[in-house]
Amino acid sequence: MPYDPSAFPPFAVTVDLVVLTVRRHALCALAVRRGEAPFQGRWALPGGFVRGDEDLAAAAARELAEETGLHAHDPTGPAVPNAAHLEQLATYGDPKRDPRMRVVSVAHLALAPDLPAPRPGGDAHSVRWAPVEDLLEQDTGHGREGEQAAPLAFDHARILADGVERARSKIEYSSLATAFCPPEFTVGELRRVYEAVWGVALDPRNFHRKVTGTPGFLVPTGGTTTRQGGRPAQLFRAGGATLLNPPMLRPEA
Amino acid sequence: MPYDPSAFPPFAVTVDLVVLTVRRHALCALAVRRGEAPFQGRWALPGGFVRGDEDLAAAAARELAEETGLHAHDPTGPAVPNAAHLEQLATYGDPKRDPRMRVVSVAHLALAPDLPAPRPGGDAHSVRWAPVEDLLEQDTGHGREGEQAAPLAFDHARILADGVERARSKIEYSSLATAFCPPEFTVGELRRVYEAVWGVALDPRNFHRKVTGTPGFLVPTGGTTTRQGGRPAQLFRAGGATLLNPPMLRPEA
DNA sequence: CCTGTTTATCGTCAAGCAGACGACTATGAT
DNA sequence: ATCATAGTCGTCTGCTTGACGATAAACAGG
Repeated sequence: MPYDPSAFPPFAVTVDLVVLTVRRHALCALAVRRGEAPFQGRWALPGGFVRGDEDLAAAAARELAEETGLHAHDPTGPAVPNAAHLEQLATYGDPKRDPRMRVVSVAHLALAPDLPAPRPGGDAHSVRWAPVEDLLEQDTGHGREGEQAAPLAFDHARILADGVERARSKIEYSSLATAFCPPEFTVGELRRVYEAVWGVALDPRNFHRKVTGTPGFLVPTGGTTTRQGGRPAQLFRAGGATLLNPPMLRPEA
Repeated sequence: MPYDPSAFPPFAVTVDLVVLTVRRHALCALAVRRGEAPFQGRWALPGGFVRGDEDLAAAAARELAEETGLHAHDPTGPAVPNAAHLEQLATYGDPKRDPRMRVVSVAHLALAPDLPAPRPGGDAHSVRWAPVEDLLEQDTGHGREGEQAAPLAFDHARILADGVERARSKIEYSSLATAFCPPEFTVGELRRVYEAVWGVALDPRNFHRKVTGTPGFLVPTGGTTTRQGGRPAQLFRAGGATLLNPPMLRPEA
């Protein structure tokens, strides 16, 4: 193929973000309301154009910071308090996905601990955390009354679904579930993360045995807390291990 | 963020292909020799520009067909004899990855059975199957004498490494290893695929128990073959199951 | 024909892990 | 004091795996 970089169709390249967190026992995603056409007034995933001299990961980290104030967790940089996990998800390039022109979007997945408030970014448009269940339950007819039923703009429902599926499978074999937790957390809080992301109930005793028995997954900090009620629970930090072997098993039912 | 699609930096979007197969007990990738600058004369992954009205997956399938004659396996279409598995791998967009201009490449991963000959496509440039070990062993000083030691063009070594890692992990929990096999194959041939991709030796008896005991993985065709020498082996086709649960375990050593 | 070699296939056994679930502990609420 | 809640430790059973012995069915060479 004659490789002539000056003769190519014009593309716009954007990053879109699937930012997930666990709030009140539910897996939630960040959604922004669109101010302009197309899809004006509809909810969409946060995102924006990649700048001319910017790496894809840098663009995603910039958008994440603009929308949430969160910093991407960078293994080479210093540890920051409000660090979120950020990784590339997939790229969406259907010629008709944006009615205005050819836009290729490199979607990224971010996992963040529950934040005090979904702080709007520098722009004044409205931003909210919405349960992914609500954002994805469209045109199925069994939505709860009063719920907003308008589907997400563009192909963002598909992107969100892919991101959620990535998160669901990735916490099986990695320690990424800790990215949903504050710096110090209890075994029970971690279990509730798994339960919210997978949408299942887990046995507290087997879960405790599993996570405390996996070397490098959790390191005790020595402290305890009673913020969940009941008997005080040990506090842990995320250990250095990133891969869980053997993995956490998701109940099949 | 004011979303103005008419004001965006110009990008070129390409697809690059990591096409893997197993030849003579080694995991091999398709490489093409570059005819023009930059990196003239160096080996690179096959790829090309995405056309203006073309989906990313369609562009990848087109490039695959041009380079190898293979058709992408499409679940919705009819079964074709020489069908390869094709999936999106990741997107690479470092501003300096192509010295000429800003190029974002959506890499795809293809898994193909061993082909009779690495048929050059419509273009006359040279194409070959090369062991990934040779393509990736650069500047480490311990390459075998006489081996081509020039690293792959652009960031293709990184893309190839990512593709190989994807393939290595994906055959753990999916039935994708059958994509490396002809339509009918024996348990031993499938085992040699795992051994080549993982670079380990597997116990034939435990492997046989595992794959024949996983429902939906393999279906016997009734025939037998002695093409591997020794006692005749049963022939199988790939079953409908795509996910292996529990997964194949890769020896840790 | 007999024997060794190669590959396939079946079986056995012990260790490890997961699911089910009983029991006990330490807090706050009534 | 009693109850409710959540955390933590154990036990038992069944399944899966890894190690490995044994047998089967082909071919090659004497």
